[in-house]
Parts: sequence; C-alpha cells; structure tokens
Amino acid sequence: MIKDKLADHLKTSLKKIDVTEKEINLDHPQNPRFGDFTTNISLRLGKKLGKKPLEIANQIVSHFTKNQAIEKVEIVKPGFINFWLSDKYLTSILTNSAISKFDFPSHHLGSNKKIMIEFAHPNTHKLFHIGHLRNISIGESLVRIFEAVENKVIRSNYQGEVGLHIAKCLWYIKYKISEKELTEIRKKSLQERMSFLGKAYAKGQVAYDEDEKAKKEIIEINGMIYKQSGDVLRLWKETVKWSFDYFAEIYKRVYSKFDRLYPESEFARRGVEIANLAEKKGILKRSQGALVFDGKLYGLDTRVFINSLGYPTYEGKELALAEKEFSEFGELDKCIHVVTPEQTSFFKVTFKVEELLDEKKYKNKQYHLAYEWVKLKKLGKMSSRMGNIVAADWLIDQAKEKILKKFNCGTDTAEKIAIAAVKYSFLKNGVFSQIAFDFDESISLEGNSGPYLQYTYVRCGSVLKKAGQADVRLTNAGGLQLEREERDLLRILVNFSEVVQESAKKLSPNLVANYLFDVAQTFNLFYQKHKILDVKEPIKNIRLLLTKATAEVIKEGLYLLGIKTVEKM
RNA sequence: GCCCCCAUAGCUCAACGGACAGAGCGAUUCCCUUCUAAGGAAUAGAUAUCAGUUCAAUUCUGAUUGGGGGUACCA
Repeated sequence: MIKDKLADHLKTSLKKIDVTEKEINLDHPQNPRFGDFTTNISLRLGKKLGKKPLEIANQIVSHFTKNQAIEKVEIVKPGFINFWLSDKYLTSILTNSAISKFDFPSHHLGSNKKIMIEFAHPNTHKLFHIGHLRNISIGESLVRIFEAVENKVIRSNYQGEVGLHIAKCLWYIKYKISEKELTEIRKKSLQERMSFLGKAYAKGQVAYDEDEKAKKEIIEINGMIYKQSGDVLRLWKETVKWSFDYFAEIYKRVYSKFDRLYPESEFARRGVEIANLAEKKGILKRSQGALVFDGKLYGLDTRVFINSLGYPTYEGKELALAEKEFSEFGELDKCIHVVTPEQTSFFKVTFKVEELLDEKKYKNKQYHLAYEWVKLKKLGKMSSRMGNIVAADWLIDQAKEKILKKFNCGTDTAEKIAIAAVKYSFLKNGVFSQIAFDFDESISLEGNSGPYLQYTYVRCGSVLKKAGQADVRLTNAGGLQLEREERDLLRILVNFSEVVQESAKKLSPNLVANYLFDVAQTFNLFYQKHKILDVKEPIKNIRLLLTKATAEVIKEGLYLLGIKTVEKM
C-alpha cells in the first residue's frame, strides 16, 4: 500500500536528521484541502527534540526523496506535513482496481489464522426478532471481512433448546391445550406454529410468576428435558424441530450459513463432568448446595455452574461448549462470541474458569464482542412478555411489500432490496451503540441506505452496458488533468482495502458501510456533473474506468456486508 | 450499595488526540426533451455540566447530572 511506502520514505528522511521512529502516523485528513495524507510527526517530536515543530517539519521535508506517486508536499501552521498523490499515480491504481483485483492486506492476526465466530444463537420456542437480526447481520459480515483479509473463519451458532423458558412454553401446551387443538395447530404454517409457541411462552411465564402449582410443574418439566425422559419429551422434540426449521429458513433468507450448529442440550452432561473436574482442581467450590466460581479473587462476580438441583447452568454448559469449539476444528487462534452486553459478567467468569482449566488452550483466545441492543424507539426494550417483539421476517416482509408497491420490479429483486434495506440499517451503526429502532428508517430506500448503494451500482452498470465492453480499456492516462469530481472519487476508491483492513481490526462492519456510502455519494455527484459517454477520448475512457471501479468496489463492499447487488431497479 | 457501558443538530447516527465536528431523515428552495430523480445542488441546525492533562480534547483523566446493563442457582 502506498501508505506504507510513504511511511518508509518518512522514516528515511528522519534518519537523515538522526531520528529513529518505529511508527509514523499517517492519516487521511477530513478536509481534502489538506491533501491525501497528513502526518503529525513533527508535532510529536517537538518536545522530544526541544525544537519548534515547524522547524522539524522543514528539515524532514528537505530530506524527503521525491517520487512519482507524490505530487506535492506542504507544511502547515503548527507543523503538519501534508502530501498529495499525483493524478498519474491515482489513475494507475484505477486501472488495477477496475479489473476486479482487490489487494486486501492480511489482518494483524496474520494470514491463515483460524478464527471462530459464534453468532445468531437464537433460543427455540421464541421468535427470531430484530435483535437476532442485528446479531446475524454483524456476525455474517465479520465472517466475510475476516475471510477477505485472509483468515480461515469457522461459523458457529449455539442454539438454546433447553431451559426454563422452554419449560414454561411446554407447560402451557401440556396443561392448557387439548390434543384436538394441538392437532389443528400442527396443520398450520411454520410461521403460525411459531407465533403459537410465542404466545404459549408468554402464558407460561405469567403462570410461573403467579401460580405456585404451575411453577412446580414447570420446574418438573425443566427437569424432564434435562434428563431427557418423561412424557413431555415428544412434545419437546417436536416443537424444537419447528424452531430449527424456522431458523433454517431465516438463515437462508439473510444469506447466512453455519459450519456447525451447536444445540445446547448436547452440553448438559459434559458440562457437569467438567464442572466436577474443576471442583477437584479447586477452581470451583460448593456453596449452598451449588457448585460456584468465587470470582472475588479475580475481581469478578460469583456465578453458579451447577445449581443445587444438580443441573448445569448456562455457565456449566459453556465449559463443555468451549471444549468442543476448541477441538472440533483443530486449534483456534480466536473465538469471537457475538453476544449482547448483558452477558459480560457471564463471559468474564466462564473465560476465567476455562483459562484456569487449560491456560494454553484458552488464554487470550476467547473474546466477547458485546454488540448492543436494538431498542424500540417508542416502547423501549423488547420483551416476549410484553408482546412487543418485532419479528425479523415480518420486518423484511414489510420492506418488501413497500418496495413492490412503490416500484415496478420483480419479487426477486424486491427481496434483495428488502434484505439490503434492513441489514444495512443495522450495519451502518457502530456495533457498540444501541439502536433506537425506527420502523420507517429500517426499511428506508433513500439516503444512507442499502438500496441507495444498490441503486448506485445499477446506475454504474447501466452506463457500462451502454458503453459496451470494448470502450472500457485499461489505457494509460498519464498526464491527463483530472476534473475535481474525478479526483475526489479516485481518492476515495483507492482507500478500499485500507478500510476493509481497519474494519477487521476493529470488528466494525460499519466502517465498510459508511465508506461505501461515501463512495456512492461521491460517484453520484460526479455522475451529475459530468457526462461519461458523450465526451471525447481519452476522457471518456477514464470516466468509464471510474464507473467500473465504483461498481466493483460497491459490489465487493456490499458482499462484505452480506448484501447482494441487483442488475436493475 | 458496588461494577461496566453510553451522552454530538428537532430525530437517527459518523468523526485514528489534530486543522472551519460529517451524514441521513425531517424543514425551506432549486435541478429530469439528458448515461436510471431509489439521484444531485443550496439554506438553517449540535459536542450534557464543571474542572484537569496537552502545542492541540467530541476523543484522555476526575467529579456532577441523566440513560442502559450487570451484580449465585434464568438463558
């Protein structure tokens, strides 16, 4: 990358004034008035060398070796040094990116590192809501971004089909729904069956809180599921399958897939075994009939791994899950858990216990990516109990309907645009900020939205199609004076691989999203101001190359976000 | 009580310690006999409060206020 080369040049210049620096800050200034790259190195050195920053800057620049890529170097006010890339260099880059070769540098983990990303993890018997949708959008995008920077990525998904919430749901069906009614429900669509389960859960929850007898029965059912015996087991298996089928449909719909789906029930027994082993090693201890980890020693919370009934808690099962995750695919370099921040305490504790069990295997390998909630703008936090859940598939359907009503396009295209609208509305935000979900904004087709990017791609395609393949040649346009809009676009396009690398480092798909928006905006202004086809050569060719590069960057970038492009809108 | 996270324009969000804090939506006003107007241009509009560190603070530190989450047998 040009950035690294520039940094090397600067280091050489510094050596000539007897300064050795390991790292040189090189940034893209916010304002294009300050060039393509800027460094604050002389400001930083000011105090160290006891000289005025401006003076240092002058010395650095006087020793700076000229090269073709850099057109101009400037020293400004307190001591910034700004660099301008030459049109010649920019256009040469253009011809590279316009032939669809993206040179993503490998991630800091190093190429061919093995990373597991664990995401989605919905619980059965509940709706897959927009919180899960944000999760799966982030997870899927991270997978693709990590792959782009040359890591080996394993996609895993831990689906909960055991636990009290499921017992509550089954309790309602067992005691309040007749066999006849159930037969009717079985005939209904998957969607309807799922919404039935949702309602059953809400009813069971109320009964658990208000009715002592029901509470006892629910706990009993919970035990049956853990022991995998008793008369609810058939009902449990049947309804679990409904859920898994329903999830599979959603995964497919949002273009996700998993190398491994871990069902929670698989880890109960082994979880107990590992917890007992941990007790022998003195990592866990007995307390009030339960097996707990005393976190005080490490400044952590105390958490239960096996409850007083002998059942493993979520913590207990996590130990078995980790064991499996870290062995099934060989050694992992990193395991990233995409989970909301309410589980921060849980992860800190389980990570610590795992580390105490096997330091070599787990230490510094586990990471909790605490992406934030999706809250409803008006109603606040979603909760199954309150019945204010926005289901993922419902939301996508709404977007699709809106598109079909407003535009003349096929249902396949409408589906791709709907997915783009909804996913992008989540991905454009930073993962660590809460989203105030707004229905209209989430299915927005204009402005900073997925469809806007798709539209820009289609626009590019339309121009290129009209031009015909023969016109898009990779000629050398050296010496050509670029228009301002052309240069602005080019400057942004050349940053693509840098942005992708940054987004991998920071686990932040939103960097890619906002970058693409920037690309699209800049292209659209260029498009508005300049004719592409109806101009003379070689200008026409340069503009076509710009158009092609824009299309390719948008397509690749959208792929990294888990969004498809369409050919016509 | 204790611990963690957050606070930027009317709304929703950006901004590696840097140079006049960027967008989108909404509002007002323009631009389709033209390569797709799901587009473009223009105007108005913001760093919660108080200290500190720094050549430079939305960014770091400490308080204050206001939100969110967690804090042993749920997941």
